[in-house]
Amino acid sequence: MATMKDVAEHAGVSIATVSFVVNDTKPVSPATRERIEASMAELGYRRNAVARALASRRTRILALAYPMLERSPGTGSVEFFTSAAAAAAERDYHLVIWPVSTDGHELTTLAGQGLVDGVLLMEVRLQDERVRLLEQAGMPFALIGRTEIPDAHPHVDIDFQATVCAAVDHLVGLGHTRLGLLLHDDDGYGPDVRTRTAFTQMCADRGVQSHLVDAGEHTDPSDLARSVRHQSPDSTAILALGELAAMHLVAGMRRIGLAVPDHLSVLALCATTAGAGLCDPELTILRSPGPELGRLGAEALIRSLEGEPALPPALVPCTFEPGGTTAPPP
Amino acid sequence: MATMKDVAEHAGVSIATVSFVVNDTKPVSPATRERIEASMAELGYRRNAVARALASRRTRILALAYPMLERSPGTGSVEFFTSAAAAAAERDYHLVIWPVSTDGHELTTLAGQGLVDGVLLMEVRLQDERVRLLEQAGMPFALIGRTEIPDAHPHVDIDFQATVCAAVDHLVGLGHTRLGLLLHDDDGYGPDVRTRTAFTQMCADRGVQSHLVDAGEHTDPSDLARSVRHQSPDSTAILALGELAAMHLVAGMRRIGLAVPDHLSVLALCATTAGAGLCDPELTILRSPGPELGRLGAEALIRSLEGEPALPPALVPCTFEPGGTTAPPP
DNA sequence: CTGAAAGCGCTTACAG
DNA sequence: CTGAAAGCGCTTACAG
Repeated sequence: MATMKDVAEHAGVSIATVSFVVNDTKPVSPATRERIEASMAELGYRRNAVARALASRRTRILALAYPMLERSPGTGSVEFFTSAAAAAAERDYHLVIWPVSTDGHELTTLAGQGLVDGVLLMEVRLQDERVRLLEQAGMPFALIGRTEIPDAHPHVDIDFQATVCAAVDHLVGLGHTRLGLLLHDDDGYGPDVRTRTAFTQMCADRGVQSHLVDAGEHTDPSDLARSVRHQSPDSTAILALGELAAMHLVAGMRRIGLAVPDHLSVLALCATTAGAGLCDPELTILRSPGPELGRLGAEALIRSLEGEPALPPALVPCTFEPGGTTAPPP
Repeated sequence: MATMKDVAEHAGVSIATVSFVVNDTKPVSPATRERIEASMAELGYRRNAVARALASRRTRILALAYPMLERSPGTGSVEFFTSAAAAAAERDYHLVIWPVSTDGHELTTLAGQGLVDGVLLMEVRLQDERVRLLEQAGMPFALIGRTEIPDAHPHVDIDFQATVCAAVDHLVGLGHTRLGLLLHDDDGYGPDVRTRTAFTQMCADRGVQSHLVDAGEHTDPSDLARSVRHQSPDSTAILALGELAAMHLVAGMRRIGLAVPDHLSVLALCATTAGAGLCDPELTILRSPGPELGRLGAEALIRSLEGEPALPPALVPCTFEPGGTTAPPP
């Protein structure tokens, strides 16, 4: 592998000058630049990212810390990964995905090694141990999601308020007056908490009845469906967070002999088009803004690394996509 | 951040000796080892992975090249990621996931930068451009999957022969004598080709009728179901590759007024338990050996990097898991 | 616009 | 068992 020294010798210049043209960091006369570029091409020079990182004290690598064991990445996460990686590449950064566990013990190990310049943290909880660890390690980071104290850190998140608003308005528009929200009983998970708050408030605003339904730990769809009917027999429509919960409910309803949307409308918040299509009938969803979040998250992190003025924290709403699981109430 | 030099001074030894205890690479007397360890603890020393990589010419980072844009990682891939990462960690390697496009143009850029010691390639095609690029770049790699010439590279793969065998035997055991295999018409994708070959052969062996069914480009489940019935009206059971195709078929059958498994049995090859549970009724599957493949793939790559004798290429079969989508023929 | 040189924080023969 | 020193391939003040 040709090094910068090889190129410098071949072109008859110093390695400093080669560095200047490789990184475009200082003006170089057209003539010598051309000579250097020719030498690089001839020798097949590729810059060594490790040496560069050591000398510049920046790796230009961003880590996306993904809690692999908990929630498995659906198609939504993939859109997110892809767009975050693309946004990073535009700024000459690499994005790698780190499979980490939720307690963040790998985070400290990895943060200490100097392998990455910054971390993008997903699936943030209201009180997140990993945030504390990263702060303590002095590692720059940005959040996809928010902690209890949103403005303490650069972040982007789904606009749950607007998302729930669109969902409730759709159902109210169909004539529903008694809505249920199906959630896991998890006080620490931001999306759950924010959806719940927005739901209760929106229903009050619109003058419709709201009911919180606990999804429990049902692995069998029928059990889930029965539990939902039992907890909230009056609701004519149920909102669920994510396509999985919604699909389980739809499957369970059918198994206990009730049809969706004839007996009950079901709507999935923060879902994906691909996921919706797997359901039968196709789910009515509010689509997650994965691509926007990925791009904005990467951008927020890079700006803080580059010392550029921070963007205001972005809240992006989900987009309504009609499907076959919502209809007027029976 | 404390450096090795700081530790050496603090402990009153040379940095070489510190390096020996950090890496456990040469014998050090208990007394000085203790002194050094105490200094490291007191100064909060963390080794700098970048400097180590430059000096040793090894980053101890493995990249899992995942073609993000094509197939989105399902729960099967997650198991795979997790176990590959764990296997790498046991050998003191890091595993990062690189989102790459299928043509592999990022691969060359990244391989040239010296950021990783080796690459784990997923979703390998029979003729894979990326394999050629990695060879050309002199980058060590292992394949999850196989090319046309399997033994040219270290690899692990699903044992499609054994998997199809188990599937066919299950269906034949239920009394089916006319089986269909639902596939996309993709000549280059290894799993498709190998499944097809194994299927045709197995059916001949067992003396049952086999039929290849083209999945086409149907986005609507009903269209897919109609197409399947039209292409192979006699088949009483259909094998599909992956849970998605199977779920679409099951949903489509219901929409056109035919029940699974009453009118048609459906079985998903290379699927996951989690995916199977989303279907209604729950899919009968042959579960992908994700964890084993991840572990074996990482191990194969590391062995080749360490110059250890290679393991024989491993073929791991899927595991049968009964569900509600297969039953005796009508 | 260009170069000489120090330095990034380690590893690794080599010598003792 | 331990140390002095070269070197990994770059970047970056500094000087000209």
